[in-house]
Amino acid sequence: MVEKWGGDENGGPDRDLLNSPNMFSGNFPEGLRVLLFGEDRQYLHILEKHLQEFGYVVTTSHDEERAMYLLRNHWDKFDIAIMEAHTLEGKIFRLISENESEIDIPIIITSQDDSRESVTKWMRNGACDYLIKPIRPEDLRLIYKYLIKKMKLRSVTVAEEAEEKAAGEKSSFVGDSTIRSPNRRKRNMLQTEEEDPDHNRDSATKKRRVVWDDNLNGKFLEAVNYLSRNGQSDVVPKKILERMNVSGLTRENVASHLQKFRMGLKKKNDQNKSDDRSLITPQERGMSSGERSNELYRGRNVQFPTHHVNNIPQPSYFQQHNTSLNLMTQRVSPPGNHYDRLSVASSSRNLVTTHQIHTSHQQISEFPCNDQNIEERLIFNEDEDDGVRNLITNWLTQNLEPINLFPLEESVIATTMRFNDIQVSGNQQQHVHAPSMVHIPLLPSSLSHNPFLDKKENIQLMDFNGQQLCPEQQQSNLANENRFPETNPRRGSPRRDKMGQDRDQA
DNA sequence: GGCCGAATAT
DNA sequence: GATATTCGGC
Repeated sequence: MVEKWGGDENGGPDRDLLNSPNMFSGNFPEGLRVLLFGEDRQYLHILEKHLQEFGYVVTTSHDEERAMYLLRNHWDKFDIAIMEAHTLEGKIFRLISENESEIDIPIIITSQDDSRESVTKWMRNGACDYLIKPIRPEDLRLIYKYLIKKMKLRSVTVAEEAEEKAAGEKSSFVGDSTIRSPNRRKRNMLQTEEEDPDHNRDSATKKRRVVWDDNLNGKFLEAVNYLSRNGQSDVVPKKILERMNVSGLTRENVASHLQKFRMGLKKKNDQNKSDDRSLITPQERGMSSGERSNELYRGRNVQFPTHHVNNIPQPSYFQQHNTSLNLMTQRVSPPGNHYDRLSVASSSRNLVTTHQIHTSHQQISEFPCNDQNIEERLIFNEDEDDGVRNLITNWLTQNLEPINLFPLEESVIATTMRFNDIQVSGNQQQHVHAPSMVHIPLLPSSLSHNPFLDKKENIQLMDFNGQQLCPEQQQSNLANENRFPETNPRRGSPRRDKMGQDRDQA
């Protein structure tokens, strides 16, 4: 079949490939049978003339009923139809876009309406082309291209089927599968597009593309996280899908995303294995500029520093100012990073506590840096933000002694942290312990991030001399910590140094 | 026949 | 690079 069409120069296309056995003479496209409908007789006549000049056999109708009848019941007597959209709008639209429609000839829509909406509507619903009036004769002459396209597709299909038949039905024909697969895929695609007017063309056939935004990904991660605890065999698309409980999402969507997720884990794991140097160096530890933090972020083993927003006022402050902790939300690092959401730290004279809220991890971890080690985890969804705020508010209310505020310039510190990953691979799951948490000195505070900046005059500032981390403590931090989130009494302690000092160290 | 995961296509 | 689809295998 392919050969016939391929060797078309002399013989023309195989008519069997079309539904019009007696159609062509040797000099295609002469003799092309065109069904032409339009309201304006005069204009219709012009079009008819042009078509005839090209050797086409034209059946013209300015009668709506008749045109519809011909198209519906005798479409196979034509090779192509040119229909004016205006009057037939509803009827023809329904006819060619309806699912049961069997009309298997290219249909060109003509219209004066050049709006994108109109063009799109028709092209998506069965029209093979959309010609805006006035129509150029050249465009009329070239209508046969749709026939060629159609035949070409057919021949591919037929040839391929023949090929498959010849190859036999053995599904174990491994060597061939990689080759056949794309072809088959192509065929399916083409069939849907070109041979199947019912199939609403691509839009209705194709699945809506799922965008894994932070919210959706968060749910995904939460589900994975949750299922991980129940045993590795549960971390499968179906279970994840159930846990996510997102309407419209399919198992396939999840499977695909899970695949990506695992690849990401693998990549990360490989990097960790191959490159342990990426723990920041002591020199780097001394650095604190914004640029440096970017550098750290690029480093393989180091997360982007978390900004700790201090200066959280006493609960009464919130009441007084009729505000709440949502003011403290801020994006602190590039999207997609583990720490891409919210980090809140609160401080008091003898207690430094860091709340870290990672929506992408779907958890809140609290790391009170007092003598007790407290770990608290909560599962939440992004849209339950109020719940999070309440939680923190409550926590602050209940647990903190009155908070002393630091000078705003020192309100942000940074600490690199890493989570213990769960590596999922096949049915295996193993915990990968993260390297030590490393304390990074002061990171410049972006004051614009500080919600209390404009309320500065209301805040009682005080210096915090005597609270600085001493070198030994930092050392012991590094030496002792090998898992997260063990806490250390001084971790996250606010720095009293002027920022300039830290920068100078670097 | 449902589901999984890897490979491959879009 | 992200997501969809296919496909062999369980």
